[in-house]
Amino acid sequence: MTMTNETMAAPEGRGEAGTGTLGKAIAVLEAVVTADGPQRFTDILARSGQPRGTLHRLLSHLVEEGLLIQRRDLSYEPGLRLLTLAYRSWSTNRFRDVAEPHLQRLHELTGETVHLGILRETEIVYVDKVESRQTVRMSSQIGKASPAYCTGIGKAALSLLGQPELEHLLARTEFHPFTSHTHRSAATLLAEVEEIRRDGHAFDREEHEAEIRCVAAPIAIPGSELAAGISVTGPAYRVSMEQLVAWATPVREAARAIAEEAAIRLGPGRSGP
Amino acid sequence: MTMTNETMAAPEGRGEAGTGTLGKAIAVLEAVVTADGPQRFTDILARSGQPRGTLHRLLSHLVEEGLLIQRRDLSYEPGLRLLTLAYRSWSTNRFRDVAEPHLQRLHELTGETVHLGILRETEIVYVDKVESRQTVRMSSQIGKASPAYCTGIGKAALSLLGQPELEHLLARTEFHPFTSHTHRSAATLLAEVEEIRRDGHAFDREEHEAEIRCVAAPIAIPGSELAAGISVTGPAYRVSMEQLVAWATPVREAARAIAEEAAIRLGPGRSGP
DNA sequence: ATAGTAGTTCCATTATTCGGAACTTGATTT
DNA sequence: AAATCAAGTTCCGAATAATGGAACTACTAT
Repeated sequence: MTMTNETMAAPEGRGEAGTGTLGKAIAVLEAVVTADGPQRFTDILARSGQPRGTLHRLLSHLVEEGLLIQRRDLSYEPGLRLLTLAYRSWSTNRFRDVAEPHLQRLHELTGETVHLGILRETEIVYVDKVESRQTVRMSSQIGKASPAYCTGIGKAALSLLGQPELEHLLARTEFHPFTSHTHRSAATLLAEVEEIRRDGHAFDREEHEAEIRCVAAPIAIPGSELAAGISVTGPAYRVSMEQLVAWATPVREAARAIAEEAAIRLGPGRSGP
Repeated sequence: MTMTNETMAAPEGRGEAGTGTLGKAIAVLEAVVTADGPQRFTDILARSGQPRGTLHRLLSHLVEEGLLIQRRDLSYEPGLRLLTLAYRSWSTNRFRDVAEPHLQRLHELTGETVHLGILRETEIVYVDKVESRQTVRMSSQIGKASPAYCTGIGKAALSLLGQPELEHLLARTEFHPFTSHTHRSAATLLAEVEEIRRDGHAFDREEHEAEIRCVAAPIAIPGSELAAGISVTGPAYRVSMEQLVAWATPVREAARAIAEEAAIRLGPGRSGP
């Protein structure tokens, strides 16, 4: 259903163009990075909808920049440059740095996994994590993007937006029914956001993954326009809704503490209010 | 010493141009991402050496693409798009996937930290890691780049290159004296690479960081031109050189096993040999 | 008021990109 | 062995987007 479109060879293979030349290049990069394995020229041609000549040039530029690697069988894979750039940007992120000890503390209190996430478009991106046990994949999850409308941090972050912004964003959201508890439309979600605004915290009642629950609280990142949030997540068999309700207060307090500390350490750009 | 250059406003502020338009954009992106904190327009102007008009357009394109974020005080920070792209490229990396259980096994055998790294230009990039204990920063290190000439994996990977390639690469390497054991020039390193080729393993004798040692073995990634390696690392007070020598065999064997399994699972692009 | 600094916009020029079509290269079929 | 097909690469005139010096605006400090 993602690309069963036919006949019309309109420039719609997938990724929406973007800002001129750079936009095209990044769209092609994303097409390769998003795919499962190495992609041959023809695969990318189909996924990106670019004309042959253009695509060929874009790919060779991306390879020259180290953003892609070309294998011996001519197929393309993500290059290492991306990983290095991301590492640098992650390790110098001051907001994450401010939040870290608070996440740690929440983890010690609850014994469950704690996340820090930031809203980007209709998704929330996980930026840090303190795990309950060394779960199989280390470091996994960081950089992962999940839909905002069905995750605790996502809904908490949405509650920070102004109503017009929020509605515009939900209009662009596709409501995929992950579980039987997942919101089916903007209507019910909008009602819940009202509650979240009032309570100062949000729950994920197995909306994204069955058997997984969380409590989250929003954080407005000082100095940016960004909406973020933190959450405590656990498996349903171990963490009851009552337990989550009890944890809501410490989660809210941690969020407030992070916002406060961030306001001081990275807050007012140069001038005051 | 990084930018005390004067008078001549030559296009040399820092990052070397790159491939046309995309190259410039990525160079600017890197300038921001590499910096410590948020960068104001003027800071980037100095670091990138681009003309004002050009830089301004480049930056706004990068912001539109989500690769940079502009704060309220107008300064620029790395955006979240980079993290998401890197996460996708990391989590679908088949070579890492093949190597992972072998790293785990090496960790169980030695009790020390195990790394997987890939050579990129004159640096090795850490792609996976199994830690001895939950060291402060989680997931840290992944995506980090260290000089090849003074790290175990780096030197192991170098030993896979042909002599002309190796020499060309070392010509571009700057030999920074991190510790008293760090190679000071290509000459001594070339001699050591000979040994590494013969032995099949490399040591880091506190060459990058004082009090840190490791044994490493090289892996040629099948299907790519890439040179990689794995290592076991530990603090000098706990891990003697004798201990490292004893671990050399299992490390070499793990490397061989990874190479073999990789050759089957991601090896011959489409045709045979 | 005045000078200075930081960021933004303008626009004629120029260099890049664009993309259809022709051209290799290598495998598969008749 | 010739013919067909598929995949990737190269070409080049036309179109477009990038270029960058200079003028402009908004603040701040003097």
